[in-house]
Amino acid sequence: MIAYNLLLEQFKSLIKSNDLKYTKQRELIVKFLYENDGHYTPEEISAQLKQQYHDSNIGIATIYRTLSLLEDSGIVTSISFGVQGKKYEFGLKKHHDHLVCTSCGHIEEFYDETIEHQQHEVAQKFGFRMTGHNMKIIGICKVCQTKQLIKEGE
Amino acid sequence: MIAYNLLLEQFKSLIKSNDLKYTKQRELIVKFLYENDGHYTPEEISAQLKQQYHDSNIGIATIYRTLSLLEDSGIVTSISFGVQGKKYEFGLKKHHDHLVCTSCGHIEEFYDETIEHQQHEVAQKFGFRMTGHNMKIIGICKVCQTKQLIKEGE
DNA sequence: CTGACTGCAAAATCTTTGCAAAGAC
DNA sequence: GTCTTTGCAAAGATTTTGCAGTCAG
Repeated sequence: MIAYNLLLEQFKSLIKSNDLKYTKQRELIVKFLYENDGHYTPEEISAQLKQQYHDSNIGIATIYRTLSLLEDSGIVTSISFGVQGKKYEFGLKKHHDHLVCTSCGHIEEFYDETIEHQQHEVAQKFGFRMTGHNMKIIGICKVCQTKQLIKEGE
Repeated sequence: MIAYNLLLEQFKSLIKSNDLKYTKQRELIVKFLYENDGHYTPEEISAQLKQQYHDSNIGIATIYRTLSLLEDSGIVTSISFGVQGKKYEFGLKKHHDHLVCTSCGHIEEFYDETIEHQQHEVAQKFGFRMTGHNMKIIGICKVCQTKQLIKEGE
């Protein structure tokens, strides 16, 4: 995983090369996603930041604007949940896909070389210039399966 | 592909077994998706139905309620586009995944045995009870690639 | 200084809900 | 007749936008 000071460098040079400004808000959002491994909604990020830095007051619009900026540059990535919005995670780690538990919302990450390879094959077959993909395996996680068994046993 | 009269049977028995009612609106929505191969937003379905049957006046809420009903029963399936909503398609056909063109919005369907198999492997590896998956390959379709080349040549 | 960024609130988008009237069985 | 469904409009939820003030470079 990239070190935080290197990440900051990368972020700053991204900022400079696009005539953007380096602000406290933007840094805090990057930092939060860097330090907190996981998947968060904009609301969650906003709430966490409010809690951690209750002197600074980051508007929700800024969160959205910044996430969008960061996503364009690849620093964060998102998974979509339809009407239930998007969740964001730190993007500068090894590419992976997601297993999503419909019972508890838990998200597990995985990487499968065979699937990755096969996706390229498919894109090629259809003449698509593939720019990305997203894949979610939906199901019930181990923990929730166990819980259900316990409930049934009661 | 299932024949329309068989589909209607299946739909009616679904309706009965859940103490629901068989209505004109519901039939028209099922019929539309059956007859029109493709992927539609609720708005698009609403607009098309208004055009085809301008005597009947199906409210948008009914479209949403019906699609949701139909999705639960597997008669239709959806692909999500984040904030930009969902698109629905007739669901009683061979399972497949999607290639989505970000330039023109065109959706291509594909089925890849290797990927399907590998998804089960992954779920198993993580102890997930897999209930479904969704996968989109994002890219630029053949047609749009050609268009871009032409533009550049101008 | 200048132009980008921010917070706020208002707007926009997509979807759901409440309710009285209409319709299925 | 009873209970579900419908259409309408209003409400919700999430995200975006407009704007005046603030801040980075």
